[in-house]
Amino acid sequence: MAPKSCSLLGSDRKETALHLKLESYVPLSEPERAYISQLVDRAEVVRPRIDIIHQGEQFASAHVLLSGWAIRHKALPDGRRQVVNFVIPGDFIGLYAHLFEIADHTVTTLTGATTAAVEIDRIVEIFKRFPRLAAALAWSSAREESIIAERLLSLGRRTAFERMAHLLAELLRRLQVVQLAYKGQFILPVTQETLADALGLSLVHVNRTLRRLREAGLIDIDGQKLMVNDAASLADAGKFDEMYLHHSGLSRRLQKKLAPA
Amino acid sequence: MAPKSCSLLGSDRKETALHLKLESYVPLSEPERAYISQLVDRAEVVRPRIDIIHQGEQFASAHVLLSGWAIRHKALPDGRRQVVNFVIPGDFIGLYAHLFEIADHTVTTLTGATTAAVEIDRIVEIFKRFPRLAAALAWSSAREESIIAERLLSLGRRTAFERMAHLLAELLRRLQVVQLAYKGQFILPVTQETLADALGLSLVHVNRTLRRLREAGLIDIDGQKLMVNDAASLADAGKFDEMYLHHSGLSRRLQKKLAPA
DNA sequence: CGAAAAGTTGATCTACATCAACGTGCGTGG
DNA sequence: CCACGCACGTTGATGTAGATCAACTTTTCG
Repeated sequence: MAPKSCSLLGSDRKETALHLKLESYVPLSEPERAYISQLVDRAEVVRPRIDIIHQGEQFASAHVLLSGWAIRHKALPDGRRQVVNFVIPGDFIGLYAHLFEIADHTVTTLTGATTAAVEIDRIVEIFKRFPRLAAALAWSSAREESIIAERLLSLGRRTAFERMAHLLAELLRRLQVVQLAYKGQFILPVTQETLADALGLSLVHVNRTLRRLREAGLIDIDGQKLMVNDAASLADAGKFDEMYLHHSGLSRRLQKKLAPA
Repeated sequence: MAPKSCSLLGSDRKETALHLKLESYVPLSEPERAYISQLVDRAEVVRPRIDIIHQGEQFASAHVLLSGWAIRHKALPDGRRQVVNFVIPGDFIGLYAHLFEIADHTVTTLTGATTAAVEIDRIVEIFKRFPRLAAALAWSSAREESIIAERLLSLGRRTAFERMAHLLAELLRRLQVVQLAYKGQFILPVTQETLADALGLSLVHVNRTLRRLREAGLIDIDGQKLMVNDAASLADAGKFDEMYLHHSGLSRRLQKKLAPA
């Protein structure tokens, strides 16, 4: 991988989280990289605790999260809440939901963030002009579903301890791909209440479970900084098998069909 | 089932579950209907308890379920199991997973079933030639995700009673769309153990929860026949709001772009 | 017709929820 | 600059939804 200048938009290789993430699936050609760069060109700044998409309402357009964290969550009429997934840089917001008249979930920023709107015409264009990129987009959606399905397994069949370990192992792995984790260390800008809503637990029990993980020597916490002492042990404790994240690359079936242009 | 011959494109309307399901989203033109009919032409018979896709293995091709029931499930190494979703006629199997080298879940038939293989070239062809059908396919995948996300809310935040009521209300609604429920009555070819694995409960508690639903007069059970006495009350008990099933049709954004050919 | 699968029910246990109280850091407004 | 409020974290005491264990009945099916 010799970084060259990228004609279309001048200057040198842009390594946004989206590039990094998609490249964990397919290697991108220069034109593909350039198209992604351009897609992501106009960033909007979003403050913390802002709803980007709101459950039950129509919404304007899909986004890519360029920096910061958000959560995708659903609420019951009486206020009980479930965090469906964490949205980290490189992830899409409401790409799918574009197909629906109204959103069935809310996406809220946890931190200050930057996003780029992705109009539907861009998506259509990608499917027409960049089949391999289209596959990467579809992969991204499919992976989102895989993550949710795995979370379902957590809530249904893992203990609180396992759930927490699994979630942290997953986040570590996802953050590594977009270079937001170093040596098992990352910033987790998530309150224990939000963790509770993600894991289907009570706030109090989340606190105790985190303590148990600390006491077991699996993690250390310093404010929002989380240190995973031994990724393998943590994965073990959470029965985490990263297979479902599908970082292993495009299936062979498709490789033939999508040989680089 | 009394389907008649389908001259490749001519003759009379075939009403397979897939047609019915996709039409709950977009009305289909004749060429679109015909293409779907042809897609689904060569049916394979599958016996009960057969794995169509197996977790951790490669698999040959995607399928549409034409008749019968299946489950999509994941297992932990120690055997704990989570049913991610029920697969009913008109649903796709492994459409997405095509993008991955290996499957992260298993799909197993519950009953005798018929399926039709869908080669990837067909999908590509649809995206090229039938944009509205392509949108319907994408919708179908997006809806699958919505269903799983809603199930996540169930496991995380609904009580056992609510979960069961919600699941039954959902199944009723989905079966109605493909005309497999009449007046709140449908066949539920699912053991209590499988229900337990779908709802994250124990077998015993599922049994008791079903009893409570019966005692509350919400349902009646006779073998595999399930009768919902009052869909509204059941929905209420399960905090079921069918919005997430997105039967309400294509979003306006897309309607403009995909005006019938 | 016999055996296995599926369903039912009671007794007991426990993982996690709920309730309650207190500590701690920090942003803001007086 | 302090203090007050508030969001967030921590910990103990107690309650409970649902798990587990065990036994039995009914249905299904080879």
